[in-house]
Amino acid sequence: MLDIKRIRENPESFDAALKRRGMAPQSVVVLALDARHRGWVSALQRHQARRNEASKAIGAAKARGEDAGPLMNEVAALKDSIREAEEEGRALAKEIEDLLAGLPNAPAEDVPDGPDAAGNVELRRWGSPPALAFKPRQHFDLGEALGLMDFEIAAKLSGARFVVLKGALSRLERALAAFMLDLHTGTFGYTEVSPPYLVRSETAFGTGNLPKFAGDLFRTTDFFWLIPTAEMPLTNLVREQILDAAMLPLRFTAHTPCFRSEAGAAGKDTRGMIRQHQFTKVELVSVTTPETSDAELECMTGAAEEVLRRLGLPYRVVALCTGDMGFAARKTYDIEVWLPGQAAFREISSCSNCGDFQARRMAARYRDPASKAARFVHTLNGSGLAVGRTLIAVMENYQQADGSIVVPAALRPYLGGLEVIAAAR
RNA sequence: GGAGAGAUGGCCGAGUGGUCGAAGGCGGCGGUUUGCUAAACCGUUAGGCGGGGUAAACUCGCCUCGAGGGUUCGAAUCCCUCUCUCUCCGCCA
Repeated sequence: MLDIKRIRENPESFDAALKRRGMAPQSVVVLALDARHRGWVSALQRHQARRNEASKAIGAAKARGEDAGPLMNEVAALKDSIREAEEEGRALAKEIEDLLAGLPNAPAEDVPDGPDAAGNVELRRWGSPPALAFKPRQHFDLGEALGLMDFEIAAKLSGARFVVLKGALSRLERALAAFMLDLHTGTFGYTEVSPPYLVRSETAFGTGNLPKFAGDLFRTTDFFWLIPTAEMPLTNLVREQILDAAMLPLRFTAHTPCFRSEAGAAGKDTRGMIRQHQFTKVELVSVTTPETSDAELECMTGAAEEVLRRLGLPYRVVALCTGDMGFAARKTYDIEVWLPGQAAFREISSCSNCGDFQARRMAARYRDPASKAARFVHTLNGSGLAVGRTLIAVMENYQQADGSIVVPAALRPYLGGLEVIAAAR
């Protein structure tokens, strides 16, 4: 949610930010509504001040046993004006709120401009694709050949975009998650959290998924939302609070299932595990002061990268351009892992600084020791990493000519020392 | 599923029609005392919106005691609806 005060003070930069997102200017509309709203509010306050004053006088007069009749009539007459100003003011406030709730965060200044993913800027690469003396296969071919990845039975159970893993692949998935959690909690100062997977609308609003992106989410019959990412519960851990500045930064990590309806992704990545209705992810969330959030984003991205380094998976880091960034983000780095089977880099993590955009929606603040004022915190989130996609990356990068998969050294302790995943017999 | 209780400031917790944005405590902040720390004592301390003022200090008005509506000249306090939380019983991983 953007700050109406800042829009009022600087409508040009508000419109400029929208333009960078490829959207039409809105300041004229917003400010017109705002002016009408403030007109009603000030009228309301005038009437209320008079009512309060007169009511006190009535109390005083009655206490002295005097006649308060004329004053009482005057206050009674004010009621209609008060009611009208309240109704008009509230209607306009809601209109403004609804409008602002649907507008995306303003991009940070150093975010490259661009219409879509083509405008993203590669920042760095790590590692090099494995030298394979054979034509690399895609993960679904490998998995099915191993007899450990079954899309057909998954379709019978649940339909398209689901998978059943078995045996060593299932264990590999669990190992990856445990490895990631251990790294983030042990090395990077994150606190492991086991959050709810069903949340209320207010929670989904807080992170910016509602009201605009309800179509991407699954919902239960009694109106819980299934989390599309642990960002949702983890970020909302600080909602409606005034935090002690000394507690910051707060760093949370969680391994959770994620549920996405992928409503707008018909026809994309229809084969395999790349795009599923359900997958698991180890999420990173930081809550910081405004002064430290930029540095925190670098730190968080570094933590996600470290997972890939330790697994020996080649990747690149990309700065998303204005046209490719998510709704709540002011700056985002995507980490893309190399998939030999596709001969392409594919997104495996997305790390974003949301500034105070989510904090405003959640009413999450901290007490600034210098000014003693309650200020909105900054929130960041990143995948550290998407477990399903990491599993794919391990399979494709560590595949051998016979279709078996070498287990990266870092994971072997989590797999009881297993070195190679071979066909189940 | 059945029965009951409750929602007040950063936290705990008083407050059943007027001077209550709200006692008291905790916590925080400032100070006194102290060789230092602790303790004690004194003072201070809600958020939001809008106006004045130099973006500061300061100051004025309005709103907010879960949300919405009602009664009343006047509501934290009375009435209605909703939401949420908790306790007990039942069932259950």
